[in-house]
Amino acid sequence: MEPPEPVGRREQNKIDTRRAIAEAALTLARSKGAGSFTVDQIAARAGVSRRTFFNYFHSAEEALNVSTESFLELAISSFSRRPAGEPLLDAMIAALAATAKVQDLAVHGELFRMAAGSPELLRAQLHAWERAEARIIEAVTHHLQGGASPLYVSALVGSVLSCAKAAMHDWAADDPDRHGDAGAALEERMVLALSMLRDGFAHPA
Amino acid sequence: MEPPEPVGRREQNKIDTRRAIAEAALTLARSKGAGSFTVDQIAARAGVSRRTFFNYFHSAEEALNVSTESFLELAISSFSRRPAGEPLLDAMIAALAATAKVQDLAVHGELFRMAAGSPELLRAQLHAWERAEARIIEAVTHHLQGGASPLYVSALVGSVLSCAKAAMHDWAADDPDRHGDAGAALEERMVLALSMLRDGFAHPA
DNA sequence: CCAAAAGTTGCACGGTGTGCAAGAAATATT
DNA sequence: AATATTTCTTGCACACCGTGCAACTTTTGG
Repeated sequence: MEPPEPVGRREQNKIDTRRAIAEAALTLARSKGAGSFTVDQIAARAGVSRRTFFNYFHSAEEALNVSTESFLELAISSFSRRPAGEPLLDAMIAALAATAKVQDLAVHGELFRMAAGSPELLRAQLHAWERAEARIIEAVTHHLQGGASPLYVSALVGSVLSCAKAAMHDWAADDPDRHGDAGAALEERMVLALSMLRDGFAHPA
Repeated sequence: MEPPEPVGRREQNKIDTRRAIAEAALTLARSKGAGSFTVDQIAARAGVSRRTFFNYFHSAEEALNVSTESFLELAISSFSRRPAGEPLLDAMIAALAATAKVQDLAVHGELFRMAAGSPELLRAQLHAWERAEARIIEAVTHHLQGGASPLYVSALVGSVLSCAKAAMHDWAADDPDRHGDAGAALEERMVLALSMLRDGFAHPA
């Protein structure tokens, strides 16, 4: 089940450095606030030169968004593993719900809340979602094999992601220190929002 | 019908400079490409000091997005003027369709296409949409007077805007030099996308 | 053990964004 | 009309950003 996966020292070092930088960025964001620290500080805390930081990320905000990025990454790969015949919306709902369970969600809530006070961070997050959207559109287009117009696909995918975003927003707005299972709470909201979408937002329940 | 609206020289000058800067930015973007010019160049072309530029905009990209911003501005005010009883989706469809007619659309298509090649510009655009979304959510919440959950409202508004964005995207992707009425072409797509949303994306027509 | 490949680092350089204080222009006051 | 006041512009200084480049160190593979 687990092939050796011969990860050389090269690769491992890169992974470690990347982690270290991301972690340093997050720590700093927690202690000093979202936009209130410099790349040099991140680099220093990660035990790496300023120049090396820029070999890994284009900006401080990008380093903060590693979590977001990996969440979306997971959602995409989860979606692409759905059976072929399944209705689109069902597949997407299932994929997002599954992803919500797996991830370490506390960080996402934090980031969402931080973004409210930091335009740069917000922009970076929006960008991450946008890139994910593009990839999903591509996946869906491929999945449907020309059976739908580009407009249909991009409107659909955009709407689904908007619902997911709304769910996370709503979820993150609740008490930061969560009672019980955060995954369940988020998943519930995702399913709820996507059900609303499915019936065309007919009733404002 | 047209009250004098005594606009002092102060205000008028500010409006003019703002226009001049935005125009200069757009001209430069057209000739040199989206991310390939500096603030100093914009300022020079607008006949203004570098420092003054930053009194009006936070970045070159923000100056480019004046059009986008005003489009959304118009859509919002158009929406807020809809009759109170009207179903939400109808009101939004009407507002967006009306806005699509009025605006000078060529520029929007241009900007959409430019954003594809300039991460910074794209981020700025996404940010503009996001701010508009927040305002619309507020307006809708107010409009419904507590009759709907926050999740419902933000999922709905997000989805509607995603459809509008998808419509513009699809529209902008067509021949840059448009045959006939651009407004009609865009409006048609908006209505189409929003109809798909209304029936829950049931058929991938 | 050595040579090629890949990664890190310092340096330099042009660009960004903002606080500040001095000056110029528009507006208000007498 | 002359002056006082508010508002906007501008230059300057400064810290920070992002990247090309060349030297250096580590990993890898023969």
